[in-house]
Amino acid sequence: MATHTPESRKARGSGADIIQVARRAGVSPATVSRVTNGRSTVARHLAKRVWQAIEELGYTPNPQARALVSGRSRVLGLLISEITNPFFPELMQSFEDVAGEHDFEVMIGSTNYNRERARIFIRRLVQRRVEGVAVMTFRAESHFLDELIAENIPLVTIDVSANAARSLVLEVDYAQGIDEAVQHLARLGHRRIGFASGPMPHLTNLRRKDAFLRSVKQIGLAEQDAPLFVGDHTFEGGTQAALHFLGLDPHPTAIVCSNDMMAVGVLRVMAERGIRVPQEMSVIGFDDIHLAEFVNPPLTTVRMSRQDLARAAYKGLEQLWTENPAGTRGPIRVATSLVVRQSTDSPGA
Amino acid sequence: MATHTPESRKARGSGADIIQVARRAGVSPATVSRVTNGRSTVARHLAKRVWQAIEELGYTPNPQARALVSGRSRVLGLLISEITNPFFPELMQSFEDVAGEHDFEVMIGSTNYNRERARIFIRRLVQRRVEGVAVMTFRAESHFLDELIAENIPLVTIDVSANAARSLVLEVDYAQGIDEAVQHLARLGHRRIGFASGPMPHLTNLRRKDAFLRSVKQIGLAEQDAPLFVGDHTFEGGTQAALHFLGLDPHPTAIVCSNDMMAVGVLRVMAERGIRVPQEMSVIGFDDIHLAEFVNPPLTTVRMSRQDLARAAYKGLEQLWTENPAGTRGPIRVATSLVVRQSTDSPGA
DNA sequence: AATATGCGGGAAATCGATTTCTGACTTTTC
DNA sequence: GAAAAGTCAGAAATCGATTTCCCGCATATT
Repeated sequence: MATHTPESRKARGSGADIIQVARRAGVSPATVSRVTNGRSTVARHLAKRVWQAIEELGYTPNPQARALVSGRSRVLGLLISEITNPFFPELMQSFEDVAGEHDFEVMIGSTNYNRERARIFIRRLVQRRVEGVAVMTFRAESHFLDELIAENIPLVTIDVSANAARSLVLEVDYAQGIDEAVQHLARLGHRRIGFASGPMPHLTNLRRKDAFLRSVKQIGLAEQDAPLFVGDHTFEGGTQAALHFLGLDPHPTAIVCSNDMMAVGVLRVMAERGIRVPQEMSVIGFDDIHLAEFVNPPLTTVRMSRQDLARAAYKGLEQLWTENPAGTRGPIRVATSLVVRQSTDSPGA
Repeated sequence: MATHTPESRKARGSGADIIQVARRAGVSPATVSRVTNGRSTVARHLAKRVWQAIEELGYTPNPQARALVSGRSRVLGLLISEITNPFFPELMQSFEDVAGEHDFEVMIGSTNYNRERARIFIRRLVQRRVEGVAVMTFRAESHFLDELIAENIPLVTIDVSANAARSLVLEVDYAQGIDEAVQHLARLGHRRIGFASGPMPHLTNLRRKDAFLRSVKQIGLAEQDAPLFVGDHTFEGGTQAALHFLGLDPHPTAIVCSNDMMAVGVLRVMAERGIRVPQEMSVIGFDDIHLAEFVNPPLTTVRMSRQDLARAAYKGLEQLWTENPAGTRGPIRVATSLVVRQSTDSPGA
């Protein structure tokens, strides 16, 4: 319950307003506005005087006033699952960069898989009048979004549709990267490959798993040579998966994981058991988080570019704004691709 | 250069304004404002009618209008060094949580040690009229901040003073945690302890190093038994430090690092050389990033609580707002403490 | 040459709140 | 019981932009 002193209002620095600029340039405020927004044309010599006055006074338009009259806050929302998964901070930064290029600010909220946190954050988004929200949570809990939908706020999601008029789904091409991963393993000579999946209600995990199954079939593996384990996308989930696969007889010579954190868990178990990676066991992750480079050995993984994802999300919002009715509302695709590091090699190398 | 359709303005959902609320409650807008802000007293039965109208219409005050007239944007800035260091996302979330409790939004920018990025971000902060900025960069480049200082925006920094009227320094008590770390090692029997420092122009690293030197002196180590290496706070810096210390004869039996990323680099070198941690080499980090739990072995490290730091930063801004002239402008301290995991043991255990 | 058209720029309305001013009414005070 | 003081709520000013409306002047049209 902080309260400011009333003086704080006028204590601000240079803060020139549009009227002062207009006076200095010898024009009306309307003309200054026309110049800064470049909508309507203004005579050369007047525009020049206006720019000069702006320069001299260090004027920047008050965004609150601007937002008030235009009805556009120039603020976007970004919803992520958990800040401790390094994938998200990187995505966050990319999204802020794209948004910033277009003069938007971003409100960021991480749900931490906590319903109440999400609710509170979404309430804040609505109150701040955001112009659009990128829901980057890989989770199907669209009832989270009901309040946003009710307010008719444009919504971009991953994999799973928000089922609302002003919304749009980004389609991540998991198959592409996972195909590369499986073929990479096949080329190295692996004939028994485990897949450590994330939790199944997530549509994204279903997609990743299906892509894996299709790939192994394509290289001619029998079903029992491509065992699955369903974990929970965390480090611990990875350790459980590793223990499960090691318990099989014969056990797989390679493990593909549904995300990097699980892969790191797998690496840990191997290290504890004295099983050398990649000589005795190959491991592949998914996401290419920063950490993937720093574990031992550096992780071969499927990269989903955060820049691409962030740009795609922004582009999606743009499409929703222009509301292109007949428009090119084609799906927006995000590519994935394999990054080979040192956690994969031929079995028994 | 996105442009919206003009329709987007009225396309918004329920959006009731204060006049509609006033009408419905049969009072004037001024009274509604008085009720929502609770400044002045309003007769019981009127207030009740107002709240009911607010409820029924789903009214939330337009923050832009509110900001415009009050001169307060209710937005704060948070400047961090690099988003890929997991310490910062966690700090970020904590700061957003504290800010959110007080109805502030947070604009986040990471410099990535890039002057131009920082400049652009700070420009955005000024343009958005933030009411205060937390500079959590551990870096002494205060000329970054000149624009903020010129605008007289309240500033909270870590370790290094911004040298401005409306600013305040958080003092992290490095000595406390590092003392614990060194004494922990001494108790385990280590008599030769290396310190891998971060780059020296950073005041924070100077502080950490000094704390280390004081601690080892206190447990009675000679100078040559507490060798230093100056790296750069990254994974690679850690690998360099490790190689340096291993090259000494005799080499230290324990390495204390100025941050966790360096410690992870040290662990990597040990793993590659087949030197077992903690049996043959003890390693201690600093920060307690999320990752510290997941490396092999889990890292003993000095924890600086992000919650504490975030709360301290917010509290600092609060102090600057109230501008307590004679006030309790005492330093705001942030504690550190040792978290013992599995990367430390007796030498030769 | 007379009228129609276009265009640039100023005056004023507007966005949605907060806050100051003011007047009606109630409560205290001597 | 009359004057002074205190409450409470409405009317109106205000914040700082954008945008609509309109007028005057220059150019195009017949």
